[in-house]
Amino acid sequence: MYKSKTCGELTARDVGKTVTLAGWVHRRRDHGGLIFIDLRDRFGLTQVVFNPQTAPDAHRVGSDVRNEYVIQVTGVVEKRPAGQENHALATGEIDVHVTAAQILNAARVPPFVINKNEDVDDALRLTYRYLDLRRERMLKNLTLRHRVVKFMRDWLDARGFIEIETPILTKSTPEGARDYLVPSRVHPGKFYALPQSPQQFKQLLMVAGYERYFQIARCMRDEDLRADRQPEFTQLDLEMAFVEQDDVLNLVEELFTALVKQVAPERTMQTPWRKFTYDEVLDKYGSDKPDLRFGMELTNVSDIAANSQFAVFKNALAAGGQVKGICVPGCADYSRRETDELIEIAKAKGAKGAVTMALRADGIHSPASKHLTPEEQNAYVERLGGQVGDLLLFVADQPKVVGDALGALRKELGARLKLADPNALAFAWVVDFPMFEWNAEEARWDAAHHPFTSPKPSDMHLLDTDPGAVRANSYDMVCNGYELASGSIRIHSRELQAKIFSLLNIDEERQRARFGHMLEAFEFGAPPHGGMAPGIDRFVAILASEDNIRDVIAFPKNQWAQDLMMHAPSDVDADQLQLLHLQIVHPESQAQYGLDKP
RNA sequence: GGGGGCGUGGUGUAGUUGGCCUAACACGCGGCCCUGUCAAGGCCGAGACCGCGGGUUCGAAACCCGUCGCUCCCGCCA
Repeated sequence: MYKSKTCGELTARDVGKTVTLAGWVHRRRDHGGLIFIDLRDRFGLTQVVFNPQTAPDAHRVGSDVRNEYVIQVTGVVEKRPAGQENHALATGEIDVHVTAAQILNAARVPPFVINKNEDVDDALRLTYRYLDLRRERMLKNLTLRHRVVKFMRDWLDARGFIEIETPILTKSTPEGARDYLVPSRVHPGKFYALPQSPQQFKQLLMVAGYERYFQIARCMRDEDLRADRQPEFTQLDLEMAFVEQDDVLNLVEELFTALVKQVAPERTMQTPWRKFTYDEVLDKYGSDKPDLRFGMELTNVSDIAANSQFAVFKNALAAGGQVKGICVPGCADYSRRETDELIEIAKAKGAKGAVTMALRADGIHSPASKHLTPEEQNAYVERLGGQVGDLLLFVADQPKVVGDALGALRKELGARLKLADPNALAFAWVVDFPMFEWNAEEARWDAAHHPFTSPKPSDMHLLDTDPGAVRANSYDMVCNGYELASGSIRIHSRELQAKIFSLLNIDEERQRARFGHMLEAFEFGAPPHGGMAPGIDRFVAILASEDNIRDVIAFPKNQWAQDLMMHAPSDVDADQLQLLHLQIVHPESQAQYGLDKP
């Protein structure tokens, strides 16, 4: 070993000991005589002192080193002179008086500052990720991530779950997200796919009788990136047999409640978690993953507007629509430009506009005032609980448009006005999702969650008559405006599964080709089962107060799915392609082959 | 595929109603001084044709057009 102690463990109890430390030069303070170096390793910082009088050779080494040099020092732990302690440092009571030192490796001047947590261009951070990872921020985040995963493993293990790995090379399922494909060398023209999730495998493990399975599972989806979406990400994938919806929910709620108490005890959390139906959250928040750290709920005023002479409201209601509003605290003095901006947000979500009502000390100011009676205006104010100083926003349209528009405004204004307590974790369940969504483009029903989700028994009779009204045994876990997990109770009957496939427009032949193994498995004694899959990257990002999941992933991709450090994706040799029976047709030359651009 | 934001020494920013910019500040970097600092201090110094290309103008970091890169969002994410 190059070291006898780490840089994070020496205290006053170690005074007098001779120790050897090794690490990186975090910071160097050269007094001409004495040199102080904060030596860094993963475990902390220790101040080492070079004295030219007592150890001239070592002092010469101390003079030569620069930031980020890797050095090894041997010396004696001494108590710092009274008043010279550094209370910001765990090892601040002592320092190590160096008797011998050597440079293990020199370092170029780094492209950005390692010893400070200052914002650096993301592309530069990703290009030199191994340097970025040296910084305290990333070390903290990855350590937190480790603790989260460790807790999950231990907690589930203690409850009889076992962790089982499932294949990374598997089969393409064209439903859902785009697959990452891997060409087969042995089978010309055939491809594996990387898993979008271990969904089918975990269900088959239930058929196999494992009853309680989990996996820290990597999932890959070839879709465009966002701050909370990477092409590969990690889920706590879990599945249980002989359970109903509440069994899964209770278990996961217990797990996360205990987890937060353990790894982030300073965060506040409301327990038990709130529970909404899908219809309720859309009605109240205009989103299926609302940030519940603040109110500003969507309030229906259709009944008041029913008697209105205001054409915007009247026409929307006549067309079967609704009128809803939100009360934005303290924004009555918004300028025309600011309210126009808000109206643009509503328009971007398909609304024709938004009606503003500013509640100022001298009365109500609204572009719609001349169309509204004072009684009507007062009724709106009262319904929304508006106070002087508030700004009311109304949208009149079909329910989906109203929800989308006001939901977007609520989200934007919540962020702008900093309404959310950054220390709070507002967990909630959303249940009773619809089973199907109408795909207008393809003129068919799509699975809202996935095709293995079971319908609610109470809605089973609607499958043939009104698929759009069927609710599923599926549920989401949301937190602070993020969807943290989805899950469902699965289908375990062959007949029902085949029926759902058919409703999803998958004919019998394709059922056999794509999902024959699932249907067959259900013929061999499949138990009732269900589960869910919380996203670990998103959860850790929330705990770490990071806006982008990149900051809780060691080696993430940039927005164009590139690894700027490894330079992936990259060209491959012609031989490699030949071996895989592949030929590349670049987009610019597709036209000459008579192919459409993708 | 579409929309917004950003791009100025190694890093982070200022400058952006065209002229005082021969581009400022902090950190970092190099040298010298300095024996208790810990964001050490003091002095000196190097380092940027302002992402790139074109244009407007007597004059462009700034305005216009194009382009590239990064980023956020919409679409997409069973």
